[in-house]
Amino acid sequence: MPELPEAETIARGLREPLTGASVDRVAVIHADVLDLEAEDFAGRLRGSRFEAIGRRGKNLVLRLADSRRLVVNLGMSGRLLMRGPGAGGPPPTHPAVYFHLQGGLGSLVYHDVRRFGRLSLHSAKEYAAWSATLGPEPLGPEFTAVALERGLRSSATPLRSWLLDQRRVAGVGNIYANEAAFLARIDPRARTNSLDADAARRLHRAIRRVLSEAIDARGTTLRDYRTAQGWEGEYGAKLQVYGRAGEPCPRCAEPIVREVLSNRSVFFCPRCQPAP
DNA sequence: CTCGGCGCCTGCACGC
DNA sequence: TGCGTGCAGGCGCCGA
Ligand SMILES: [Zn+2]
Repeated sequence: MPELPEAETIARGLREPLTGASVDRVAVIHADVLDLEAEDFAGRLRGSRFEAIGRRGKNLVLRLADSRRLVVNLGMSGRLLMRGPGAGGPPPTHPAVYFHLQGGLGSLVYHDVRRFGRLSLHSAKEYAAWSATLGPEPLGPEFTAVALERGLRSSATPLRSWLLDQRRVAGVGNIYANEAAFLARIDPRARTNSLDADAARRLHRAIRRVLSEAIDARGTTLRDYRTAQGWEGEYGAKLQVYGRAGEPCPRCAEPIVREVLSNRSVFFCPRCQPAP
């Protein structure tokens, strides 16, 4: 799923209905998405108030009033859905955890068909230590073209693999890694230490641009992703290469190529993104 | 330490 | 219609 733009969209959608709400009761349907035993997890959250909603990379971060954090990694198919008090419509098909809220505010549902997602409860200290293992926020001030160039030079891995490494930059996944490489006109298979300063500058701009525009479109729904209100994202229509094997390149009309790199699809235009 | 391969789990699209 | 295959946003573990 869910990469940075999807996590950001979900955080924005949860802020209004969830901030200040307290947990009345937690119902665990699938304990395999938790880092604790179901009863322990439920007990630790009972009565807790959600004080702030944010994200780190592609992870949702729900800060509790006692400064603990509930960190949600959505895996491939995770959703965080707000269900209003008189929630109409059909019940969710694959709920994994319900957080029923006090005061008739409805519930927050963690929904996950494949259950690759994980919910972790961190103390303030544990959260800081975990956050420190992640790279800079690509839309934040620490992520500069110079820092990116330095990072690229320090590794011999293919660019697409480098971008998926959350310790390098936090929040880029396979869709936006492929899109950013296309916008920057770099072969996603190129070893990062072969890229020059100009390529690093183009990549820096491309990453920021594609993530910002995807946030504006409320993310990309391939199949499972939904906003906190259950809506689909609109960025899929704007994808240039991801999922478009065989279609003409939007720049030069050459057919887009799909290859497999580290067991995952990579999409590129062989003319606009020539092999190094 | 770095890197790539693989399993985790379910549903869907496609070809025969 | 039914069945087999391939594919999907991520990530942690393992061995080279
Ligand atoms: Zn092209």
